[in-house]
Amino acid sequence: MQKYSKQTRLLLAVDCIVFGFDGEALKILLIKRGFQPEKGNWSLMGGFVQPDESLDQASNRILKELTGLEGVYLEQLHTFGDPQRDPIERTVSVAYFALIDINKYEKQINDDYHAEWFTLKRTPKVIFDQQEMVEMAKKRIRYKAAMHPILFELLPSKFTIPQLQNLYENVFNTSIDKRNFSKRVLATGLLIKLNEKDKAGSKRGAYYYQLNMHNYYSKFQAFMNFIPNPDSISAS
Amino acid sequence: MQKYSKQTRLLLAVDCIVFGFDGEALKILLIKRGFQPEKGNWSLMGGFVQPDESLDQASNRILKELTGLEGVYLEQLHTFGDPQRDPIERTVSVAYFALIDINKYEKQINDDYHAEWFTLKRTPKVIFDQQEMVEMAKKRIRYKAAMHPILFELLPSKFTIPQLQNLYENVFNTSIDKRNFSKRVLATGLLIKLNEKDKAGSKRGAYYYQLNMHNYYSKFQAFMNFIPNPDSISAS
DNA sequence: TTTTTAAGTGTTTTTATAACAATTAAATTT
DNA sequence: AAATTTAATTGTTATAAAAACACTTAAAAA
Repeated sequence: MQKYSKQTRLLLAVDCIVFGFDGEALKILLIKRGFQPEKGNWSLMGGFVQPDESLDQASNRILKELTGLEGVYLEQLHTFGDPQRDPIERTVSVAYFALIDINKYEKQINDDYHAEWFTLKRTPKVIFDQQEMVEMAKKRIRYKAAMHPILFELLPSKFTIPQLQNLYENVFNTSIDKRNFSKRVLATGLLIKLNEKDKAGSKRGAYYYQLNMHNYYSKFQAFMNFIPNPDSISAS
Repeated sequence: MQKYSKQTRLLLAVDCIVFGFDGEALKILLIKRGFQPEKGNWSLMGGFVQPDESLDQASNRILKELTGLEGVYLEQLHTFGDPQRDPIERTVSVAYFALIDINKYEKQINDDYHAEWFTLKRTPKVIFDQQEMVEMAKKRIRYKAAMHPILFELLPSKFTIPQLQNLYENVFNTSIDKRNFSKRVLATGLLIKLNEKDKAGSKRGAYYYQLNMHNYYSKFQAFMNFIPNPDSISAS
């Protein structure tokens, strides 16, 4: 037996929702689609899965081709398979989401590709069923961040506690008491204090911290769950 | 433009991990595969996605065709796309997991199809990468059940609190104080006490409860998280 | 009538979370 | 040089949730 005869084959694509945080708001990265249909319209990073690559390989390749990003946090989100989702031909799409340090990659992205960051509240229309993918990714990132330390992926390797708090407040659309926040985040043992200050945010300056990578991996599974009144934490 | 020319098409399948609970242990349902390759070996419920159906439709259809089950809890788990996962031809598989009331469907399954229940600790070898799917499904069910009331799907519509506790203790491989358990589970407002007892488990008998479906949906997103020392709660 | 078995229930202790305000470092202004 | 401004840093108290703990009760069986 060589093939499963009588079965219909179809196209398989990968779409990536790329999240970044600029200190002000959570953003996603969109590109202008380069081919028909919907050529020139805003789209997630996407492309077809090639015969010799796995889904993870495909998503990493596409992310690199379209943004120059490599080695970033990338996680499979959900697979979208409505028969009518692509008007040209049936295409099932495996959606991934990525979390990146927006500062590290911004220049590279803008120079080499026609990509742009949009705040989640002011996202333009995206093609096909991609709005649904974005909504699901937003839910997933909140859901996961409530228990796992994934949001550090959005910050530079050196960051301050006020920056971290600001990120959490943004993602969960809430405000957190800073005394309680720093107590809890320091209690995880995940942060190493550096003898260096970030002077950009204030006159006094705030100490930089970096992740204790050993504790990071060992504590990844159960980090903390300390969001008082989340806008919504819901399952994907 | 009619088609995406130059792209390779591939086969898309769906595999379902079906969980059941018999009061003793958590079990999964396997069938003897009916076609080559691996014909006659134990397999998850699987089949190819047809041209006119969505992934959810495909998984529901396959579950019904192979087990007679309909209208059960079914959730997309993860998509597996290693190029070599099927030796005959590249086939990407979207895995789903289902939670069913084992008593309700047992007879039907055994009579009509060659399906069999296996405890998670004594599962036979399954084909391809299905062991990986099962492992991921086990993790996911624990992860989700720690915060959402999905385990009720594994019980009959009338159940006792000792039965419920037994289920939680099984899924999380831990033991829970029965006073604390009943306090917390009753405090959710999800249970309605019936004027009827289950006499099977003890001389005294235990009161039956049923789900308050109104509260069930409204409380689904944040149920409780009360597993003292879970064997492991980890993200998929 | 006694025994056996599991169901059902309350209180105390401990821990975690939430609420709350004063002090400090460092630049800027006067 | 002193005063002002701004955000960072830090600790205690109050409240709520979780954990620990043991006796009573219903009903069948002996």
